[in-house]
Amino acid sequence: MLTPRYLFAGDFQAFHDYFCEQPHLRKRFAKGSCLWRPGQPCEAIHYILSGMAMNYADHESGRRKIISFHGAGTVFPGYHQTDYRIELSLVTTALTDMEVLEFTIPQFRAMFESNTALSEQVVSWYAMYVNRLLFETVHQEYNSSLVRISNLLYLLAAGQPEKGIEMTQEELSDLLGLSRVQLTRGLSALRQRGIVTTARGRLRIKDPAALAQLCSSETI
Amino acid sequence: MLTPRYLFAGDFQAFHDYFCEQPHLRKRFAKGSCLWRPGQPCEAIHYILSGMAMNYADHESGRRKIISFHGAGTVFPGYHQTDYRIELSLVTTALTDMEVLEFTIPQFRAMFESNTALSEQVVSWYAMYVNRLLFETVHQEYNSSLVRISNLLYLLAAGQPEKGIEMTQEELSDLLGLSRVQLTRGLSALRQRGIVTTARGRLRIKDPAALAQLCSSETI
DNA sequence: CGACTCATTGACGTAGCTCAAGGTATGTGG
DNA sequence: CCACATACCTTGAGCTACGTCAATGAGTCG
Repeated sequence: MLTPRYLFAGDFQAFHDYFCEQPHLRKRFAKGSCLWRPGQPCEAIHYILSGMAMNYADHESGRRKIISFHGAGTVFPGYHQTDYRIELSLVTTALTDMEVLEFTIPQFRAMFESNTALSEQVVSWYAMYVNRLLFETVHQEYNSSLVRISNLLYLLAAGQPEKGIEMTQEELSDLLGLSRVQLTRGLSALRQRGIVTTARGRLRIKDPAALAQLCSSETI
Repeated sequence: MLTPRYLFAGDFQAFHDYFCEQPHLRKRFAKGSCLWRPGQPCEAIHYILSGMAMNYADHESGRRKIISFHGAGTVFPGYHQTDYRIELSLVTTALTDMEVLEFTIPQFRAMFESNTALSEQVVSWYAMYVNRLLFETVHQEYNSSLVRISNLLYLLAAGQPEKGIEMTQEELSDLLGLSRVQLTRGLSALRQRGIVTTARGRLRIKDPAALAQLCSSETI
């Protein structure tokens, strides 16, 4: 039974060699640059060879919503043909230097139509993405901030709590749609219970079992 | 430029005859029945011949979130292979009597893999669904309740304001994730400005231009 | 060492929730 | 056709979770 994910990586790894053989443009993006121009419809699809990108939207109120992270071995954005209004608000920036294979939509269509395994994987990717969005829309929105925070930390730790979570509190709050202050308050509560320790840009989960207790059942 | 939609209908109409020729089970669902058992992973995919279904989730707090409506000529749920935890919370019920063609996942896979136009349409459907979810996650969540209500009414009217919107206020509030009381307050404000009139189970938009003024730019 | 960015905590305001009470259409059985 | 029940809708009062603003501390880097 699959749980939502915020980081997409490796799900197109099986097509690595295939992608390399097909017509494409090899590209690099420097840390901090945008994978496509904000305010423009997205014209290209990237297979990520290395590095990490972040996908988010800035609301006119000044608040930022982070949707997902995309690492090596995945495709972003998802293949599709039509332009949606909301895409103009979305931004994808490189968190690190990146190497990618860039495909035009017609190039990707040719692959999609001739490679059945690829078309199946595109659909699986969409199902995964929908799942992450549904989790937030039908579930997280109705949880208290502490439960939301616990759910997120549990999912980010993803069964490896000893590794710690290397994100700033601002990123965590933007993933959750909470204010930074409210996130700090929640983390303080978790710290007092001995569940996590916090440091600059890093968070360690000391008591995964107690964290799981605070999560809602949809998360575990 | 496409805006989000809450009602899916007709997007697989072009495959009507094709679906009829392929192996399937013809089924009827009585008004009020569930298209699949709540709490069970979904095992079948339906092409809707007639009637209307509603897809929603009930949160443990007692609040209900309506995700979408699905009418004649569309496929629901989207074709996919893997089970996600969140699906167990989702319910799809028939709002009216329904006639459908039911496909098993292997049956649908066979069609998906042999019919390129169909696989393209499946991806388009997913892009549309993602768009509706993104609109809410990255945009509506940060709007005030009045803007959210205005956006929803604008999108539901979908360019035909004279037709009116035939939904109860409870359904509208469940689509928005607002309380029924808060929705009523928002509608009162719109009524006072002469933008809408309300009646039992129906809402008419008297001044579409003024409504559009209240909407956020992502909506129009 | 100075200038960042990141993290923490307190004070205060408010949007939207719950609870509660009442009003108004629609449907049903006598 | 009326009496009654059952939605559905409206409005007020009070509460609270979370947002904003502000001040301060604590790592990190050139």
